[in-house]
Amino acid sequence: MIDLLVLNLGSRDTLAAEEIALLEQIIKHERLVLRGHDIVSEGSRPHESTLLLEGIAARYRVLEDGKRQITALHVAGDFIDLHAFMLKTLDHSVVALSPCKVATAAHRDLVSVTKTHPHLSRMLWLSTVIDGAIHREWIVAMGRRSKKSHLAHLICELYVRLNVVGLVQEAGFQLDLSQSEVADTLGVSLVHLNKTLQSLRSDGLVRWTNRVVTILDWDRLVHVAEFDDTYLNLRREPR
Amino acid sequence: MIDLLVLNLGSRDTLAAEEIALLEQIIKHERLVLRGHDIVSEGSRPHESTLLLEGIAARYRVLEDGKRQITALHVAGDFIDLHAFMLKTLDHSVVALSPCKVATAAHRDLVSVTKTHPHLSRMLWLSTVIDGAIHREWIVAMGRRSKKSHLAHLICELYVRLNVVGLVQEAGFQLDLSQSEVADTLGVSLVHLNKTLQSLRSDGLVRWTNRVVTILDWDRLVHVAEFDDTYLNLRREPR
DNA sequence: CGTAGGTTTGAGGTTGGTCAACAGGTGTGG
DNA sequence: CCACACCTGTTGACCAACCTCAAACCTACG
Repeated sequence: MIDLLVLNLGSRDTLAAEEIALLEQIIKHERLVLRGHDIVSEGSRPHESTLLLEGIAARYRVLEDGKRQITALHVAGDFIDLHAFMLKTLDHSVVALSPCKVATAAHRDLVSVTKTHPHLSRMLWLSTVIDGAIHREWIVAMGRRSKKSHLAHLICELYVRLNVVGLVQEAGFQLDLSQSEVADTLGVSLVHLNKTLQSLRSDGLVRWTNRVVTILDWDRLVHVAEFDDTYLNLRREPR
Repeated sequence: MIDLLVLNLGSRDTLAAEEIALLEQIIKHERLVLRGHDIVSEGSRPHESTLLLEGIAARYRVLEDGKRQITALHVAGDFIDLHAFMLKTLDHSVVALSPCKVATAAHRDLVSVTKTHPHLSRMLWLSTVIDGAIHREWIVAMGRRSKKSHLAHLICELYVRLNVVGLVQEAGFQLDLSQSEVADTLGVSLVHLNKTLQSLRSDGLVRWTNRVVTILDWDRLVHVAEFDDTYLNLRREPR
């Protein structure tokens, strides 16, 4: 069940068999969430953290005027609200963008992990800290990149993150986001997102149809995006 | 020396005397960094994490075309690169925006904290996770707020954060940022930032001269910013 | 066959960027 | 003491990026 989480953490440091067994043990209550439904809700005070087993989900906030901003995308193998283990109150909702299979780890159990398994705790800590690194990269993209470069950057990031958990075939991957959802991710209007995407397409960089993204020219895409995957911390080293 | 860190963490949960003593013990090598100098540098692999004792600092990235984006502001009492304890390689530089007094905690010592003091580790974990919450709030602001609202939001946030560590007098605080640095924080041009600031001033919301910010009408400022301090997690509760 | 969700396109307006100039304050060297 | 450079803040003119509104089109599905 937790194979993708193991791939995820395991690509940053080696996990001991015992640590994997422990994770296996505390992650329970598998359930399905339909597309469009919230997996967790802003303002709630959950007593467990949710792991995404399958599908893609978005953390978002809706402002008073109805505008929505997506602050994070989570793919299979990501803990989507592990930080709530420390924060107690959720500051954003997370919605399923595709049908999602999820499971949870009780905060009580996570506390005992911190007491008995320091290395595993650090790995969990690491995963929240990588989320932070991704946030910073998004801030840079939102503030100082052109929309075209920003979109290219997002595609590069998703390609790499999905590749870690084995969800890339050849140069393509399934991406269950409507253009409107991508627009809410980049913080632009739907109309402008569409035109930006057309521009990437007409440059021959990507194909993006029927929710399948194919990268046609990785090198040029990386160049347009000024993409550097350092922030994803994909080196296996002692943490 | 670590009084402000104690105020910072202590406003989220009660710290035991022993935990404070331990922090006191592992945080060493106080030094001064001049305004404009990097405290830590992108790409480096430090063996210690840096605590900001006095002053204000900015995490930033410079893109190929020379544009700079500030991804985080750190005030006295903040650990500025505690996440590097897990990430190993720094993904951004941090520059002193005022003369800064800093000290460091060796990663070796932090590892042993995770082995012997689970609650204190969770508090440190918490502090990295609050950084993440702030990042998310900034993403929302960059993506979906007007620049005026974004600037108002930044002022509200800094007011609250500085208040935690006792650096607010009446409704005012010292803020050693040039307008150009604020512009790099919001991701706008200097010219536009200046006009946005004028607009807040002429609305009678803030006074901002000589690097001193005074809030003239907190309620209206909060309203313009749609500010809600939940994400700063200022409730003292068991974590 | 009608409806709903998603994509695409165009027109026109607003926000925010760039360039350029000037003002005020500060520190330095002559 | 003055002249000068330099840094920061301020303002105006002009232009590009991006938004909103609106409509058309496409596909899937009951």
